[in-house]
Amino acid sequence: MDAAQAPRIGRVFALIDGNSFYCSCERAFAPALNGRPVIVLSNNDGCAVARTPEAKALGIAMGAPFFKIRDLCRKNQVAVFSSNYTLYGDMSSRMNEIYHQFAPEVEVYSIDESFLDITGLGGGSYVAYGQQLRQTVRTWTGIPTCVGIGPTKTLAKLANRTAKNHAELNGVCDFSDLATREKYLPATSVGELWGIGGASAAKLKAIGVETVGQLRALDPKRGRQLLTVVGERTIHELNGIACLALETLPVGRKGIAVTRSFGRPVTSLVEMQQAVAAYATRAAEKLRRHGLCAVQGVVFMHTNAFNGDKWSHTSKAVEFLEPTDDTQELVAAATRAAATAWREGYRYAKAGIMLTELVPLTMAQTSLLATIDRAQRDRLNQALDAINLRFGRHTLVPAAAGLKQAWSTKFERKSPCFTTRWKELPKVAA
DNA sequence: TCTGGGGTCCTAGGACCC
DNA sequence: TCTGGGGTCCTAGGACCC
Repeated sequence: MDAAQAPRIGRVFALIDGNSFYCSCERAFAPALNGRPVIVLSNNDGCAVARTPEAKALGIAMGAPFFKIRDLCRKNQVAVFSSNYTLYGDMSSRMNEIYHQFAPEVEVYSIDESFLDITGLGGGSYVAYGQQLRQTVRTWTGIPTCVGIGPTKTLAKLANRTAKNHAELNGVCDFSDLATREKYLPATSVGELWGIGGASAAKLKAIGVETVGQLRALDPKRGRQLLTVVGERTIHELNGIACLALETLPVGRKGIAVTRSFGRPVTSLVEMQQAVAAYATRAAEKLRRHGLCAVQGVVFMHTNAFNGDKWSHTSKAVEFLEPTDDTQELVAAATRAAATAWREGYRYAKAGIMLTELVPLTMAQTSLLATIDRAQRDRLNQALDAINLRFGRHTLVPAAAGLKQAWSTKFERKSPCFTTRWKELPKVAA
């Protein structure tokens, strides 16, 4: 481990996250939904990916396919939304702005979770500080949160989970406090731990380790044998030895993927090429936003794995003579690859492009054989990005992506972009 | 006939996360 | 009829090199 990355000792971390985050974003602009069950669906309105406690109480599982719970939702007046990532992303950045007022260092871990270094803050009571943070977020954004506190990130994460599961904690749990830790931690089941999924929990159970208290007492070397270095680190972190540092700098992306299910089966190559062109367009935007170029990737397509359709999964690699972030070049390569991977006579349900080898723009080597005028392409792409930023993502699109896009992913229950589009600002009557 | 040892790189697959 | 998308990290094993 690098000295620069080595965790500093004696830190206190807080993990704050939004409760049923996507649902809470929807409720923030529809207060009538408070107290009512709400769920948010995945892309293509496929399955439930966020549920309020009222929805969980109805038995709606994480990942439940919507068509299987549609009747249940109707009977119980569940408010059902398509994903509105523009809204959730904007709410997320508002929350992180608040976190920066409460802590000098913030790691944005996911769209709804951030780690804060709160060492020495709060004037002696971390619980009070956590409550103050929650109240501020609630007042300024409308999003309810929970806060977990601990001397390692694993303990902070577990404290956060504990705060969610025990109403008497009122949303804040501090595992830097030994009494609190010993009250809640030992009996917690290992499956609740960050980094312990179903497979690892089964391996632990096989050697008689089912609770966090038991895992904590396991020899770290044994943990490594069983669960690789991840298991070893978890044991150390449970014992208060920090192995994971706060990661406040953006890390270099290793890959960029744009993959989507279709709103209805695609059975013609023309439509498949349109879809892949649209995904390549989006991938090029992502590359430019991160200052990266692609060297190679893969285009894939497959049929529905669930419904008994004839199965086909094909892919075709794409390679570039020199690293590129150019929309036209990516679209051309992707549509060519799609034609190669295409098999006639199948009902395709999904396709995508994955760029697997990336280099920073500044390190991109140019080829002597290249025939493209880079400077001209760069100006064109900059203009494209500027126009789409100002007037909305799909204002200017490559013709290859098609204009009708009858295959496009379903979002039939999407709420407005309340905070990011002038036309969709919420209206208030007084 | 006897046939070493140590290193790197790459890839596929598993597991996990939100 | 209808079942998401986008990531990361780790390990084992093979290819290859000297």
